[in-house]
Amino acid sequence: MKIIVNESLPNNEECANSLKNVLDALYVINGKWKLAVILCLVQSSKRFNELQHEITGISSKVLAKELKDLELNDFITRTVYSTTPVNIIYEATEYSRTLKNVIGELSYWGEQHREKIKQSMRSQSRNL
Amino acid sequence: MKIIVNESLPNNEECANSLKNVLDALYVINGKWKLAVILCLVQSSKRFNELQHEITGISSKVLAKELKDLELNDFITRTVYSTTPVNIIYEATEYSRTLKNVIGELSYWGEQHREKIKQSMRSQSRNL
DNA sequence: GTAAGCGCTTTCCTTGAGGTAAGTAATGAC
DNA sequence: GTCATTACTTACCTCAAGGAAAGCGCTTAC
Repeated sequence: MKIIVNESLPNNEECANSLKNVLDALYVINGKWKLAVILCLVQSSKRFNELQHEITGISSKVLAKELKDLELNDFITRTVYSTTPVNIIYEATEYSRTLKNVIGELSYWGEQHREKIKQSMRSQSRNL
Repeated sequence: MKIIVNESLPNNEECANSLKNVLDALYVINGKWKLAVILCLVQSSKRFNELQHEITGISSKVLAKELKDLELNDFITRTVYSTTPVNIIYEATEYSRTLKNVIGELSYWGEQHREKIKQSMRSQSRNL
């Protein structure tokens, strides 16, 4: 008979591995703009200036850097159409859609958390 | 008859809200050490020095700051036992366990992503 | 008395993310 | 010729996260 102790408490090694995975994931999607760019391109493919207009506040330098980075990580593709003038289209890849669950969970938790913060601010102001 | 267009493509507003939630969530759990501290305390309650020994590389200054921050955000509690010498125990709260799904998804995706990166590095070296 | 342990704080420094603004090569419009 | 547009690049700056190392108040051990 196997006795399961601490079912919900992973051991040290599992935990360290999990942490490593989580930090890897965070490293990739981190930064002020990465997810904004991805979400924007998941909605529809766009050109550089279209992105810059839709993502308010991003500078061309930062956008260019983010796009390079996202292309390297296979989240988006950059296609040059040799029309005149040349047309450059950025598209979200299928791979970027694997983030769906991650984004879903983060969004859900973030919403709950904001509600909680609001609640605790309300109860604090009652105590003033 | 309702025609569902772009079932998997949220509209702009939904998308912006979702992004806001995600960024809120990321803001809270971000940084090099926060999740390490939480995971460490979820395994078992610990004292300051125990934490510093288990989380290799963290400095006392940073650990103190993270602990304060996590306490403010209700992820951990700090309890002072007035024994001699005084005993200070940090514990993970129930609320910190609401991160379970988030951490789970991030860990799962991070692992998949690392596998993918390894694969693509292997196929690159074959092409050299 | 001095050393060591605990739970931090303080000071100083480095690094990197990101912001601002200007520039640039290619093209087309007027 | 000059101006605008597109898709960037370059140079410079700021600011916050985090690292290194020392100190501090307290207590027990030798």
